[in-house]
Amino acid sequence: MSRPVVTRFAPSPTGYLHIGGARTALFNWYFAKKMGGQFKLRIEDTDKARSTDDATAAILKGMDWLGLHADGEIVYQSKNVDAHVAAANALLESGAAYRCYQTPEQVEDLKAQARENNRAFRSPCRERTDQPDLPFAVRFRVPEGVTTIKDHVQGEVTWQNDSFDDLVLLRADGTPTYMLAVVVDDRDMDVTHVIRGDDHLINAGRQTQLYQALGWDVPEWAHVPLIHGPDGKKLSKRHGALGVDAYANLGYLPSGLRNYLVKLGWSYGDTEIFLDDAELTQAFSLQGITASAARLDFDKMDYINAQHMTHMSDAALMEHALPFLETVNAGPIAPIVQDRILRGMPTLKPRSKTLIELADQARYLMDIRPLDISGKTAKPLKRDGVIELLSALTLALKSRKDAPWTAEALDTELKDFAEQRELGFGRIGQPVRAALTGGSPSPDLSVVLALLGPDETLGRLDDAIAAFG
RNA sequence: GGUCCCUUCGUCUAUCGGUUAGGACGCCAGGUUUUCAACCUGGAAAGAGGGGUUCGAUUCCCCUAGGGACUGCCA
Repeated sequence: MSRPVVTRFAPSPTGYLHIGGARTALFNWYFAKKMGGQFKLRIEDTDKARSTDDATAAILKGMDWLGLHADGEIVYQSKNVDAHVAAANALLESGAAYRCYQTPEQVEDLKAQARENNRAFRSPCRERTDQPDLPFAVRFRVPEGVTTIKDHVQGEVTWQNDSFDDLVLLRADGTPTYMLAVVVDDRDMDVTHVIRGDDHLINAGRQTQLYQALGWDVPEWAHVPLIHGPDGKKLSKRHGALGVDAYANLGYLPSGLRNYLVKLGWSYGDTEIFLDDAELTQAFSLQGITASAARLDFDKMDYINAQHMTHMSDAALMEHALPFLETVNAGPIAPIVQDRILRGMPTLKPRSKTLIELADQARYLMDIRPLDISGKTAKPLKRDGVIELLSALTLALKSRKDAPWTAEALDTELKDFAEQRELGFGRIGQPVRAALTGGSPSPDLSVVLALLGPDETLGRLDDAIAAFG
């Protein structure tokens, strides 16, 4: 019986959770869920100089927003130093590692020489048997031969071992390096599948040698390509290498971003949209991951997000949208207005790809009387005879104020009004729209009337008549 | 420089030796139309280049070109 699947996401806390890291985490998460296994989180904080608590908090917050919850305790690499040192000592004992007394300056020279000759670095201390009372680093003794890994994305990859430097396992100050620490920690955490960026592909070779020297089972590998910016270049802050919090602020839904991100570099036939996360989980596989790098495409991200918005319940969407609505409204939103927006969701949804756009589309529902109607918007109200028409319409609407104020009934009302006067609907529709929305985008007129309700509608109409009469 | 990875429409991708090379976003045209969208219909658009292997290559192999990663007592 094989062990239960355990995957892990192992960021170093030197910044926020960026979009590429988020996708890697997503792959780990979906795979673990698909396999009925566990998804663990490890903070690689062994670089004391660059690691910060703020960064750890930002990463955790980002994952939480995305809906990626780790199983079990969060592992902090720095707390596992004893195990790292023990592994290094075991390696020293077995002869798989050695004490290197070269100073960093000497090493630098030797590496330059080695590179000149296209050879890997080997310390002169490799064969040394004495143990002088000098500072030393523990180095791995790269074995002879070749190293081959089987990668779920990249296939079989083989290196000549003499292309690998003898790398440091324990620094002169006794602290472990990354290469040792990952191997020990992954083993401690029972990680079965290492799914990470393909910038680690070569490290998989090095780590395989370490696993073998330690006599441990080598985990399964899956090295996923990095994401590029829309221009094909490496991601930079200018074009997309933002933290997931930035995407949250841009008005993307967590489920929308998840759907887009997982579809970037992973495919499942022709299926693009996964509204149901359970379905996505079921479909996910390592085999579906593409070997080539993918570019970020904000148009498609918008499209997928729009799909998720349309299919989300009005109430849930309202919750996500509230902060954005408050921004547009420049303050808290009155309950009666919130109710308008909630009822208006079905018409707001198809008009927006992000929550920012949605809030913008709801502007006409939040406006406070009297509306500011000027410039191009005011034009239809200035035409001859329009105010008389508007007055007549307002009167007609007032007389049926207590009849059902529904879009259907109002639509008939409006159409009849235009027909009786033998007017094209545009003649009456344009000024009414201007009076009711102040030029903000809005759905069908009858819907606008219905959402605004009789009091607000009649009030705005009266305002316009007063202003332009 | 060395080692390794990658290369199908503008973009994300399907194809696992035989297809009119399919889908999606975007784009263009038309429809709908009371603003803005949405929606419907149609369209343009791809196998980096060169060699092989094969009856037959987008698919397998090699070379070249381009892109990327690594080459730290960072992770």
